[in-house]
Amino acid sequence: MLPGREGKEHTVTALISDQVASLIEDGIRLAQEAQALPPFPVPHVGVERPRQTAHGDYATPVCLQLTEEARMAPRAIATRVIEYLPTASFLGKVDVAGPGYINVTLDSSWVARQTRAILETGDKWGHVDLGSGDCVQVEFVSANPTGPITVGSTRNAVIGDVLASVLDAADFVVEREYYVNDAGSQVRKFGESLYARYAQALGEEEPFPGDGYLGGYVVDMAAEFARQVGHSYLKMDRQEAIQALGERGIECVLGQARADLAALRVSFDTWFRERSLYDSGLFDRLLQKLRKDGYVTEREGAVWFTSPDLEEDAVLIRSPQVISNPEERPTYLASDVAYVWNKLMERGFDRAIYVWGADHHGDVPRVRAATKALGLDPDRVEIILYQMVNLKRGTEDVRMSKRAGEFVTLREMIDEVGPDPIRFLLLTRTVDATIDFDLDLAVEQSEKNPVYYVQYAHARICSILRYAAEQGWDPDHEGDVALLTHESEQALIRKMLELPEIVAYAAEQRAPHRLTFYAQELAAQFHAFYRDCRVVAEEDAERTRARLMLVRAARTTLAQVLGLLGVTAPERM
RNA sequence: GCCCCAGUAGCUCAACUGGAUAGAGCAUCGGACUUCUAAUCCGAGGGCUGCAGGUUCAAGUCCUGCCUGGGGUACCA
Repeated sequence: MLPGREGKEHTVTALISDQVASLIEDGIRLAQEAQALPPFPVPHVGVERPRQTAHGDYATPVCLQLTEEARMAPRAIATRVIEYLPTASFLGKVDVAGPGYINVTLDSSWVARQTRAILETGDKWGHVDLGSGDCVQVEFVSANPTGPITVGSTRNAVIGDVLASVLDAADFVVEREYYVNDAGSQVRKFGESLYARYAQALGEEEPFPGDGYLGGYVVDMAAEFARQVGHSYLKMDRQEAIQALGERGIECVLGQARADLAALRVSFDTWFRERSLYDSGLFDRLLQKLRKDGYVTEREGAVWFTSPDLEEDAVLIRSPQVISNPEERPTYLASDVAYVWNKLMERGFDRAIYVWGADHHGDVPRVRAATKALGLDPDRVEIILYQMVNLKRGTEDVRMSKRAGEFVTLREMIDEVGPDPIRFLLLTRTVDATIDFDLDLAVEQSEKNPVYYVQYAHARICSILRYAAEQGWDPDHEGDVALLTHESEQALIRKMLELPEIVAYAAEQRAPHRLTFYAQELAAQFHAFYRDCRVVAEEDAERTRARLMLVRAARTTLAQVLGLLGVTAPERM
């Protein structure tokens, strides 16, 4: 069942960037009412964060776009807008700059006060009201249940998990789902491979299938089964034994996957069985519906899906070979048709997000066309394609082939590297870029490894707070945040104030990698503060208390980002 | 052949979806620890954003065509 929407707490305020934008829209409107500007429709005001600090905290080029409608020079428009700009507590300096930008600087005493606001918001800090409680399912990993989770799926796991966390922080109701492909022919091959290894383990002459799974894990698993049940599968009907062993193997693989993913700090709300789409009769019902609506053609005994949205030929949905063998199932598009209906109609998600490796990109138009053919809005289906991971040791490639059984598993990576570097490093690229993951670098605790840079900042914060407590300061004592006027204090708070916008952007653009970049910037800003500002100072109790508040707020912010990333925030390093 | 992704500093990558002088880290060179963690900080050099056109006030970003690398090309998912 879907989690209730009403359970979601709304504890967040509007983004500052949105407030700035709406103030400027008001300014344009008021200037028009006072006839300082000619009438024209008030445009959408895009607010950006300037690259250079000299340009303030926010800027908008909106006046550059208005020259034609206003028949005025951009700088002149900007001057009028500023003249009629309403005031707001956070507003500091507002001025015209460059060719006609409006630059906005936050009021520094307001900025200082946000330190307290951040502390009061606590573990809700950074959360934004974007999803309005819409229900979204993120389906990810969904690796074939025929072998251990490998590196490619690891990137999938990290992207899906962090995206889900970010969406949750952005006020969506999120469900994490793992789709178990237990209905395809790969599963049968897996059963055949297990059967052969099982028989071999019991000393029988049993040929290994030509296209079977060669990995050593199949041998180990089969040997384990042989230990558990002896000869019982050999006494069964061969086909039944293959199927039973396949199912037993899947359970075994899934148990391992669950454990390995848990070690990566990834867990799922639902493990959905592909087979259930057929067992429930859903697929057959939908096939009838598609046929009735004219999306199905048949030739040479095969069933094809066809749609005007598909530029290519029709897509095979069920083949004659499949029909002649009841153990086989229709093609994967068939499953996709039933699955998307299950998600959007039977379970009622507002949106279904799929996280797929880029090698599946060819399926995107088909799934969208099928969604549309079912009468569903294809925009409710979103497919995130991520590029491949090249595993390296130093400069050397680690070559892999799953079928040949040569690969580095998630478990091996976790044992060697640990979940923190895996999660962080796999999120230091956009999903569109291939990643070289260097196992040697990942374990290296040096300045080349950004995960430790960020964690070190957190440990340093904790160290300061420990030291303060040792010196007799009450770490929870209130201070006068108005004293936080130093350039580095201000810069740190302003960086902390970016968090909600980063979360909003990462959620909206499905860009979880933004968080790792932000985490590094935040850590850098803290280190700069540490360099410039002594926190614990006997001779200046007021300032010490104010700075301790700032340090606590920085810890909150850093811990929030690391929490979203699923990376630990160590107290010591 | 066709489809998708990428091409930005020596290297690995960002760039808030069309805005100001394209930014970080690493590497290189030069500095900073009797001081709350030097896994840190400061400074310097480093660019025709693959090439050629186009769109407009404005292009790394959009359009067209090439070049290079990776992936896919449908009964494995």
